[in-house]
Amino acid sequence: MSESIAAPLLPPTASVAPQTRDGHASLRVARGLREAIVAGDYPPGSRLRQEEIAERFGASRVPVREALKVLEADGLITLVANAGAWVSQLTLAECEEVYQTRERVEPLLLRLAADSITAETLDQLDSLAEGMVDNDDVEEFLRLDRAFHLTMYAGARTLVLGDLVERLWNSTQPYRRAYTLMIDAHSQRIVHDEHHMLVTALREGDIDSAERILEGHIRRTRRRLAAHPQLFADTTTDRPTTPRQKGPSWPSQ
Amino acid sequence: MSESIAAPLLPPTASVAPQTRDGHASLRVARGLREAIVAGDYPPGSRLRQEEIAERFGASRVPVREALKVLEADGLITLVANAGAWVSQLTLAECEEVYQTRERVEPLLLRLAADSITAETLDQLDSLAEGMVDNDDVEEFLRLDRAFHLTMYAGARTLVLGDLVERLWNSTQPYRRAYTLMIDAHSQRIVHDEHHMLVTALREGDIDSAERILEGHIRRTRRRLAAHPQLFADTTTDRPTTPRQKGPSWPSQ
DNA sequence: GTAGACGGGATTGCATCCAATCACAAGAAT
DNA sequence: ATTCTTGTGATTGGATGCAATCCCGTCTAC
Repeated sequence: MSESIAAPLLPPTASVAPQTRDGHASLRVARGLREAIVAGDYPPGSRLRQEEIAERFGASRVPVREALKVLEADGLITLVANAGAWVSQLTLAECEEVYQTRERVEPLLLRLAADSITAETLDQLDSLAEGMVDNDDVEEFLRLDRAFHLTMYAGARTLVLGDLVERLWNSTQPYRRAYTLMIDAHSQRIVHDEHHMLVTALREGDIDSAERILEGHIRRTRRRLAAHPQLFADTTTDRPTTPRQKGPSWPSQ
Repeated sequence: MSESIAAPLLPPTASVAPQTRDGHASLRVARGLREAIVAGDYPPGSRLRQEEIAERFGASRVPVREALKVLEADGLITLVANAGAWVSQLTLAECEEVYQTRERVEPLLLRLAADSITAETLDQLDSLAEGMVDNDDVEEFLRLDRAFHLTMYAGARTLVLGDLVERLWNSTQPYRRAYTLMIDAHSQRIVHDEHHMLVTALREGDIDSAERILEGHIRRTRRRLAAHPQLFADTTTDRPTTPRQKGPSWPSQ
């Protein structure tokens, strides 16, 4: 998570190489496992076994456990003592909470980044937005959407806010993916218009407008998600195991 | 961090007991070390040695290292590979970033908690605020201030927002402490008035007002902190070591 | 007196091993 | 059929040990 937010367009990622003992095994595991979860390799509810992860990244279980602690703090996974680790499942209410938080903090991050947004950045944002029009490849759509937002924020020199926003994006990625699969052309067009309005406001240097447009953009996305409650974990279902199992008792939070 | 935000008034804390292998050693270490740092036992810039911490909490270095990873995600400490762990030092700009983030998210948390604020809670808030008047015990003042805010939010059933706010409070606690040492009666009175206005707005059920008052309260505190730049780490100083040492090269972020 | 180089001892990163604990499948009871 | 019980094998939590690495006191040069 401490890698720069400035590189939203990640390479195909073969950070799976163990080989040299570089003193960064747990960082490598955390980064690779985070990417795998965000990419959908491990869907919400799936169990993560330390031994399997250790083998996948060529490390022992000790750095894997450290990585799991980090991913738990990210909100990506849920650890239960003496039981195991599961990819976090969000209820609709929890997902809305994350989006409400995004509505508040992303405009601030945009403001902090505004000074560093150049004409080149704005052109780049335009082309990212254009690439999302009539795009029926879900993964590509998601990648462009994420790149659009993170590119706007890339110039902000922040200590915690950039990482926070990236964590909020990561933890809701599976639900954005599921929703994108069923998105209609009309909604897609609205997203595009909002992105374009955002770039226009930034081009005019109207930060206050940009903040409000971004806030509304996130809020409307939240509302559309809320219209599809079937995408989310049932509040009555035991957690954190996968829905098809009875599962262990979930520690009363 | 996953303990309930509802208990801001922590007991003197003797969670230092090892004894039984309960499968929660790393949680115990993380909690205890967090409290120690927030309490000021380890001031910003001080180095944390794994062996010493392990001995203090009666554990081996493995759970200590897991706890350090968690505290790094909290923003409380800074880890450098193959070098060690240091209590985070904030520059003024970084502290202002945290406060700006608080200005955005705490009003939201208050809104989410509003429904659960009872008349009893309001009376409790009043007495906490009253206890801060003419209080010249710095630690007691800090404790009451923290308790006031966290008590307001205690009823919110959140997944991430409550923990986020607590992290933001924790990471800036040393600077609040340093500032409180030099606070004048006038500023103290302003804080008290703002707290009282907040309770009044909540009593009237005017959440929008309460949000704005809270936002302004945090912003004014940020401005007062910014008037005392000498409390913060110098941007030119090498980090993360203590100011009095030359220190290792700080990894270019 | 200040800045830089150096080497030894302290400290970290990680793999391996063992005990404690729980997940989970099969069977019993209602 | 559904819920509860039970045993075991798989899995986790943690301690120890060793190699790699860096912190830091000391020495040297200017």
